[in-house]
This record gives sequence, C-alpha cells and structure tokens, in this order.
Amino acid sequence: MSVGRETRLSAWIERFAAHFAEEGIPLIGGRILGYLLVCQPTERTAAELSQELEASSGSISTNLKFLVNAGLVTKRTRRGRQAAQYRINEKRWVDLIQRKLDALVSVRELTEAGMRLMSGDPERAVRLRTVDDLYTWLATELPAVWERRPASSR
Amino acid sequence: MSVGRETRLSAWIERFAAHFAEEGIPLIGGRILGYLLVCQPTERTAAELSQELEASSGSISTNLKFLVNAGLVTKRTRRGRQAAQYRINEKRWVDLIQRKLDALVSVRELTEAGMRLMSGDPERAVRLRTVDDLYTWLATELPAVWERRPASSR
DNA sequence: CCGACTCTTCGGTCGGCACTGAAGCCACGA
DNA sequence: TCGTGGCTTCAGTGCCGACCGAAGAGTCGG
Repeated sequence: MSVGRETRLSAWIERFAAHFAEEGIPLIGGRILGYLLVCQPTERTAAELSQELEASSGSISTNLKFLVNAGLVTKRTRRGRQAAQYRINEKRWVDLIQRKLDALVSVRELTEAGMRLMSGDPERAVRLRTVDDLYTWLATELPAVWERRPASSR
Repeated sequence: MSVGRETRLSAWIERFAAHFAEEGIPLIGGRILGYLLVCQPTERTAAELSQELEASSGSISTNLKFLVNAGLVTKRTRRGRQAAQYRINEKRWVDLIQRKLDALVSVRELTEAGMRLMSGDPERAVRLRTVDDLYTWLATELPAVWERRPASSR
C-alpha cells in the first residue's frame, strides 16, 4: 500500500515551510501557511492548528499574530465562547512577493548615495558605478513588469 | 568643519553591510564588499582589511573565502612572501541578483508539487491555485525581462 | 634547514531567535 | 458576579551562527 495522502501532504507542508524559513519566516509560521492553503475545511481554530502541526499554543499564537498582521491570514471571530477561526488570505500573497521585489530594488538607494559620495572622483567610482547601473536598470524594469501582472492577482 | 569624507564613507559602508546582513550575508562580509567597492587603491590585503574594518583575521579570512567562492571578490597572489591582494569583482554582481530572482521563481516548483497532490480535488485546490498562478506568471515573466538586461552587465 | 611572514583552522564565547508551557487576561454566558 | 474556556504574554531553555584570537600549516627568501 502506498503512502497515504495526508502523509504526503504533511511532507509537502514541511518542504513549503522549509523554503520560507530560509527567507526568514519562522518554521511554524510557514507550516501554518502551507497547512491553511490545503486543509479541508478551509478554516481552523488555533487549538486545531496546535494539534495538527504539533506546536505549542504560544508558538501558534505568536505566528498567527504575525501572519494576520502581514495580511496573509484572516481571523474570524464568532459570538459565544467559540474559538476564532483562521483562514488563508491567498489574495494577499502578491504583497509578499512585492516586498521581495521592493527589497531588491531598494539597494539602488544605497548605490546612489554611494555615487553621490564619490562625485568628484569618477575614477574611484567606476566599480560602484557598475553595480549602480545594474540596480538602476532593475528599478526601472521590475516595477513596469509588475504593473503588467494579470488582473486576477489584484 | 564638516564631517570628513572617510567618516561619511565608513557610515555608508555600514549601511551597505546592514542591508545585506538582512539578506543573510554576514556583517563583516558586507563590510568587505562595501569597502572594496570604493577603496583607493582598489586592491587590499587581508591584513589591511582586518585593520581598516576592525575585524579579526579569522573573520576576514572566513568571509573572504566565502566572497571569493561566490565570485564577488578576486584573489590575486604574488610571488615572494607578499600578501595576496583582494579586489571586488563587480561584474559578478549580476549573479547575486540572479540568485535572488531564482529563489523567488523556484517557489513555483513547490506550488506545482502541491497542485499535483491536489489533483482530483479541484475545490480543495483553489487557494493554492491562486498562489500557483502568481508564481507561474513570475516564472514566465522574470526570465524574459532578465534576458533583456543591458549588455554592459554581462 | 631556518626564520619570517601570511593565511587558515578551530575551540570558545556571545548574542539573538524560535519555541515551550504555564500563568494571567479577556470575553462571554449563566 | 462568578465560572468557563480561549487567547496572549512572558520568563526560561536550547540552538545556531557570527565573531574572536591563538595555534598551526603553508610559503618563500636566505
């Protein structure tokens, strides 16, 4: 008998989380994202996430707060003493990518500042100029491409 | 009297290093990069870097090895008991950026794998599909833009 | 082979971040 | 006002990576 679907899914979630861990998102935060992208039903309580992902209630709370704050997860409260429900807000994934691109392009401000300090000594600036040219090109091209992204992602 | 040029330059180097520290490059490695981009003359020995950047010989050695390995710095050895000279290899800065873009685009492989696991349950896949579509779009657009980069950066 | 100099390696230290779990807080119903 | 249950906060722990500096390895001229 083959490995069950759920086992393969949790392996996928783990890879997913590992990738974003390299980008600075805590492991448990990445697991929450991966899990909420594929779980059925789509909404989960903090307690369910804690059990399913085998993480402490504290970690779940901290990471949910972070993700809700980033807009990637939506919190839905209910009347009564019922637990709040969390679901992925996949429409906001664009923001994640945009932040990445912005970080890349923002280096240009640094190289520009450096070029200003080097003004008056062109010879000394040639190395920095090569780098500055690159980021200047990026800063003009990337936003243009970004604007042309499909309407479905807005 | 105003702040001297060298003081302002080291402040710039510090900002430069701080930016790349957020991207995972050790602080001292970033300082080396910033310094080698603007120092005059363009080549420096490890001992000079150690003194100028106030870092231990061990840290300088480790970081130079890392940067040389990444292609961003070139090591030039000389006969006699002379110390090797290091200089920035600014032409390879494109590689740094390419790695960044590749990392971004590579998420698509993850989302695709997830979509495959979800095949047979389209309803359950709708959230992941939104994210997958985004990365698929990125994976087609970014390489195309990258190819159009100016010849001066190749 | 020796002495001088440079570079790398490596144990040790330090700081910071992720995570835990318990205690406290809050919201709600009774 | 009290009790119940869920959520957040926070001190404590462990781990990992950056950094240091000394010791060792390598390299060359004499």
